[in-house]
Amino acid sequence: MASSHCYEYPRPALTTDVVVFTLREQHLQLLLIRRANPPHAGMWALPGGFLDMNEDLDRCAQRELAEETGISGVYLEQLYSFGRPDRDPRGRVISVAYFALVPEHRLPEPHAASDAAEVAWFPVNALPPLAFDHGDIIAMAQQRLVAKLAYSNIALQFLAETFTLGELQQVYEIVQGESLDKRNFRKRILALGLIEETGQLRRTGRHRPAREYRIKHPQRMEIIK
Amino acid sequence: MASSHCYEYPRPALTTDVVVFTLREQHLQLLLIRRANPPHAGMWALPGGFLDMNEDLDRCAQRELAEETGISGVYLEQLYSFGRPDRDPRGRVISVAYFALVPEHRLPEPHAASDAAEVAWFPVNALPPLAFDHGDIIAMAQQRLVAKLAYSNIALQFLAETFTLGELQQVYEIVQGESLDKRNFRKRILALGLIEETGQLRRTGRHRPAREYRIKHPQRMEIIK
DNA sequence: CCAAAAGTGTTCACCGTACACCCATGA
DNA sequence: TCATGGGTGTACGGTGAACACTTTTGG
Repeated sequence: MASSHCYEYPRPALTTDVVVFTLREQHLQLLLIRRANPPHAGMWALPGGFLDMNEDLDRCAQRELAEETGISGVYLEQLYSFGRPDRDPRGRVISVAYFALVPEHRLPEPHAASDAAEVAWFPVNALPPLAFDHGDIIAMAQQRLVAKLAYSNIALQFLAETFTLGELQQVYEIVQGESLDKRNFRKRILALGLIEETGQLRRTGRHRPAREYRIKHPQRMEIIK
Repeated sequence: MASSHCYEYPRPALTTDVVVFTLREQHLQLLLIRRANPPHAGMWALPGGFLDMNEDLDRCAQRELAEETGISGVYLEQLYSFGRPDRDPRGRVISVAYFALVPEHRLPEPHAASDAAEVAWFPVNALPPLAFDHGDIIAMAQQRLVAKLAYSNIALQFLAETFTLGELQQVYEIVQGESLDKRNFRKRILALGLIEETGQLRRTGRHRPAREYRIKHPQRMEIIK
């Protein structure tokens, strides 16, 4: 550990950047912001910004997310720190990357955002050219999301407080990019014992209504296996 | 994303800290350094130090590890970034934490280090009081190590280029803290097809010699499952 | 010949997977 | 009545876990 003259060292700038995932229109999508200023003016980039001197890293990511997109109170997890010396042409900038999962019903004014032509949702498989190393950050975030879906219950973060098994299955199918057997899926999910019926039915159109479920113990949104 | 006047923002100091694990004397141990200067003078802390302005984060962790402990060329992986505003009494310091795995045969002069009374190995279950939030960092590192042992082949990072199945089994037993069935272990490991016999035998004392193994494809030290 | 680690197979329980039909509803 | 998604059970194969004895060596 270095001695106490640490303040003599030159310091990098520090930002947080957030990969915000949601499920829209049957696709895994993420939120990007079009840069108004150089460098990379006009290109798309992740929401994020500089750390305030008195805020925690998590708090910074939360704040930037709220300021730039209006989203708050969602699942947020630190992903990785990116620090290639040449990743920002302005100089040395370290980015602590996060990813967030937003349920579709909590998206902020989706059409207004599109109209403004400054904030937009993109399917992960059809991204525009990206500023900085944000493509790398997104790739790692998607990889982590897919991995965690298999051994945790974060899938529920894409849904409202009550949901149907069909909705939950769709989350898995869209994120993993493959269709699943309905009977096996239901058996597996219910065997975990993490969710229970609310007793209500959900009318989803002109078809048979589906049972509503909720999380049994909202406090511990932990690892499944 | 913020505009180009980022240099007006105040900046935190940035360090890397490294949790160096090894297996010694049948225990999972890690390397600590006794702090000579305030804050926390006399307490034990992780090796680490400040980022140079032109080096990558990974490179910084490598360099600090080599400078402070003489260890190089070992497995090193970014763990998490710690940034609580009050984690360092000197001011705002963000630490990008790493963990390293060192095979016992590559430990640097173990007795000299102990003699110097400044660098020492401690069993993870018998740690001294720690400076800063290094206890939190270590806890997360150990958790990650145990998790990765189950779904990756990092266990091999604790061993030399050639090894016996008994040695490999010991790695799992020590890190996981439980004894394993020999037949099931060997069946499972060999079924992965990642290692092969060298054809040599290893004489380990006055007992039956064990077969030596090596990694089949050193290039891809990847995920098992 | 004795102590100590190396090496070897089989059985069983459980879990993930494959697979097809009826039900309830609104139009 | 029909189109659409909701809801259900069984059979099979593979995998992980339990379990004990023989082999080889040095002292």
